[in-house]
Amino acid sequence: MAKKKTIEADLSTQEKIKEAARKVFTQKGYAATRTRDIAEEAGINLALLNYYFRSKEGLFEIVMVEKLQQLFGTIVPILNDEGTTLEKKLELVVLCYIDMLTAHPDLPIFVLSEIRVDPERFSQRIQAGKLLREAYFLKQLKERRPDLHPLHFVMNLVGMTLFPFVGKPIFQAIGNLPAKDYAVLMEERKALIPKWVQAILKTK
Amino acid sequence: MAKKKTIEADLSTQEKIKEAARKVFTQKGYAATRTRDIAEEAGINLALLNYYFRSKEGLFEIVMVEKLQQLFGTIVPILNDEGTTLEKKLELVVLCYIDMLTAHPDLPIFVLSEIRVDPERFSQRIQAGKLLREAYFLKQLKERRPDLHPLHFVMNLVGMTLFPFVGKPIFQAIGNLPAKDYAVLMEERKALIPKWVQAILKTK
DNA sequence: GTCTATAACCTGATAGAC
DNA sequence: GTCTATCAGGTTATAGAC
Repeated sequence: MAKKKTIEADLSTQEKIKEAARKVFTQKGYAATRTRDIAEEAGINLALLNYYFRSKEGLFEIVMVEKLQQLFGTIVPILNDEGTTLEKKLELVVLCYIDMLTAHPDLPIFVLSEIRVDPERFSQRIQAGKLLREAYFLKQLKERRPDLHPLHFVMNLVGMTLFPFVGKPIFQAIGNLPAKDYAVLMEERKALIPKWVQAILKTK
Repeated sequence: MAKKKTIEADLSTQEKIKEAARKVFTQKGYAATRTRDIAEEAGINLALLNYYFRSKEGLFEIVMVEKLQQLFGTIVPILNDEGTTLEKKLELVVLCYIDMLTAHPDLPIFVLSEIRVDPERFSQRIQAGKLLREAYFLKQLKERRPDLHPLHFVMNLVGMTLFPFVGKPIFQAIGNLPAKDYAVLMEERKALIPKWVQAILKTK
């Protein structure tokens, strides 16, 4: 417990570097990150970073692919499951996201802000679009509420679930809450959001 | 109409630079922005930037203060108004935000990601926290639903309103929508979100 | 006020010893 | 595989002419 700040020592050097890169890139973003920061965080020399990974850009790509998978990969199978009800999907997605975001709070803002800085770079890689566009979930929404675009409900669900993490510093300041209490609110939302989304689905 | 890309020529040089800085900083973030980009966007020489504003950091501070004001300044008076009902406040906030965000879509992600990169830098300046913490709006929420932390409803309201702009590239990919159609959805949400939040307030 | 030229510094990447 | 030392290129900021 002496060093929580630096990377575990019992990993391969390559893995230490990748782990450090995950941490620094997601916290500061690509542009604000210096390869020296990553090397220091990994407890190794700067030259080693370029020995294992060709370049800063290359290392970033690897991390980014992981993060995109982390952010979208988990929910696609849930939303595409033809054997579950709409209600069940809501429960599962919220549960799954809140657990994941509690462990990795700045994952969404990292991904979203990198996309914003350089949209071209990821235009192809958001095939998550394709996967989700035909999701069974959307069919179920369309069936339940043919009068409104299903994207409205996706926005509501994702907004209510992700945004408290994206805006955490702001909300914490408004509520004047210590981190512990904030975590309690997130726990509460696991059960609340599905109910709220269902209430929204029923509004005329 | 010949040049929409560059800054209007009939502004003072100082204002041209500031306008260019607003545009480039908000789109690329502090770290990814080069002062050369701003100078070019402003149609002036790099040295002039340092003549009018001491440094990149200094220019950024000025822009950031403006943006914080733009993001929070508008809603604080609405939420603090003791003469309006909760329902009216919901309507006004949503209307106000969606109009503002339609004009400045990447305002929230800019502010949030800069805060994430360097939280210390803004810890003092988010006194918006103080202003909002005692907002009359929160009292009204607490009165309506004493069983739940008022922050839950703030998160829902803000999440449903802001997140569609923050996640625009993703949602657009999912829905395979051209920008025009996306704007239509945002228009629709002006009337929908207040109803939805009220439905949420009524869930037992 | 505005420009050109350049100083001073920082960052990514490599060469070469061990 | 890992390190130290250093290069090459780019970025901020300034000096000085006009």
